[in-house]
Amino acid sequence: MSKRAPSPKSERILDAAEELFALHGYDGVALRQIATKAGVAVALANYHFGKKLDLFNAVFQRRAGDLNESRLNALRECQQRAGEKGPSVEQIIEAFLRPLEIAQETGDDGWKNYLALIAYINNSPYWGQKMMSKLFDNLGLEFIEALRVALPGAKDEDLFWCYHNLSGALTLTLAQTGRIDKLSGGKCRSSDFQAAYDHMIPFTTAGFRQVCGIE
Amino acid sequence: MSKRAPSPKSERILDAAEELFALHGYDGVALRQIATKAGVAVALANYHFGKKLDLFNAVFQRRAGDLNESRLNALRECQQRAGEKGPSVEQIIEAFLRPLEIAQETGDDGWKNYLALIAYINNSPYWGQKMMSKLFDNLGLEFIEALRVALPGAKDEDLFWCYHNLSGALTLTLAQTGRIDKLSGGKCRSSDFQAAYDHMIPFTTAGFRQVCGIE
DNA sequence: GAGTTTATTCAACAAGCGTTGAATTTACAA
DNA sequence: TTGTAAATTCAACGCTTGTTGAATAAACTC
Repeated sequence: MSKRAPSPKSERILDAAEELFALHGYDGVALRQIATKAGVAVALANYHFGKKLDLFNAVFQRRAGDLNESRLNALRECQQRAGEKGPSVEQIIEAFLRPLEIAQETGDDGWKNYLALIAYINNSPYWGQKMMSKLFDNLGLEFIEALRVALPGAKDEDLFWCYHNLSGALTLTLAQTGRIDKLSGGKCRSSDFQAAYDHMIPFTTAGFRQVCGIE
Repeated sequence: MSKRAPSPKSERILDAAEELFALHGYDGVALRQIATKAGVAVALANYHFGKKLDLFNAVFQRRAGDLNESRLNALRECQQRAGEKGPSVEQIIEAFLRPLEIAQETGDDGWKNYLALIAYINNSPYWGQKMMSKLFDNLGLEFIEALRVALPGAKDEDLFWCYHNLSGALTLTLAQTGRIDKLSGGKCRSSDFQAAYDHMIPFTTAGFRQVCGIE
């Protein structure tokens, strides 16, 4: 019954799985690859996490709470700062995106790999509904509510489609495909999250204002 | 040496592969599933297309030419219509997106599945660079050049990041994940490409103008 | 209609897969 | 230090995978 610190090896398994799942997807990774990368025996993944699908879920869950919390906190803080008029569109989107820069700030690749995995799941017709909705829809709806306040008179349909566009731009950024590096001839880098958000925030803010703003 | 009409069965294999690859990704689909869905023997896929990876490429290539051509034609036409001043940002983005509505107009699911597959590839760190760049970077650069004319004085870096945001919004739309259906409580439908583009065009146009416009 | 090429199926292979139970090592308690 | 439970490895299982060569069917040529 004694609470023992979890073995570091189980964390190494999660790290390896996170990286490989993000790169090749669920079916593109064998448990043996994960075990090899983590430096453990194959059976250990089963011992700690159960079936392969359970391991996939464990990787997904590990950082989900922290991520949701930090984004929600950012929203609450900017709402508090804004007072009774409520924050502007730009401030809301800033709160939506900036917490994701932890992936850059922390330095290690753990968060980067995790966010790439989120992008993989979010863009997948198979996993998208199944996994993302339960955990991220509440967050999305809260932000949409805040945006509705900032854009009085906006139609529901317009708000959702704008959120969809924001979500898509974000997803491709998180996926870290490196395509923009080649396309731009090195002028832009997929790994530069800060530059991505510095452009994404005014871009999407203008989009919301155009589509949902009252003339 | 006689040119013979390709067997309809090889087309059925491509159709089945297209649908399954789009839904589960390359590694998530077994050749036996494809063969079963196409109603043929397993070995027939190898006979017609070679290895599994060759089949994947064949699916990718089948419609790529038509897709590129129709989008490039749309750009040329709108440039011709606009005269020497060149088309507006909105007209360029319209030419970039509207040809994709063929997926809706043609009615059958072939194009829809193909575009979902494009979304899967484009969002994948593994496949993205490998497959998309060779075939779609030229198209992207042509549109960016047109946008540069419509946005005089815009910085290269800004243009590429805006294109990235447009590309992300488009990718998530093509992926057809169904998340917006649930999130919006049925007010929006992933399958409604026309509604998606009706919102995406003004949204991204405003984004380009905001980020790349001269004040 | 015999002969030849193309299309398709059948049967089987070697390799890799996820998973499991037993054996072994490690960590902790008394 | 002995005993016990957790952590880890080992060895193996049944199954599925992509791929292939031989066998059969269909289509076409002359």
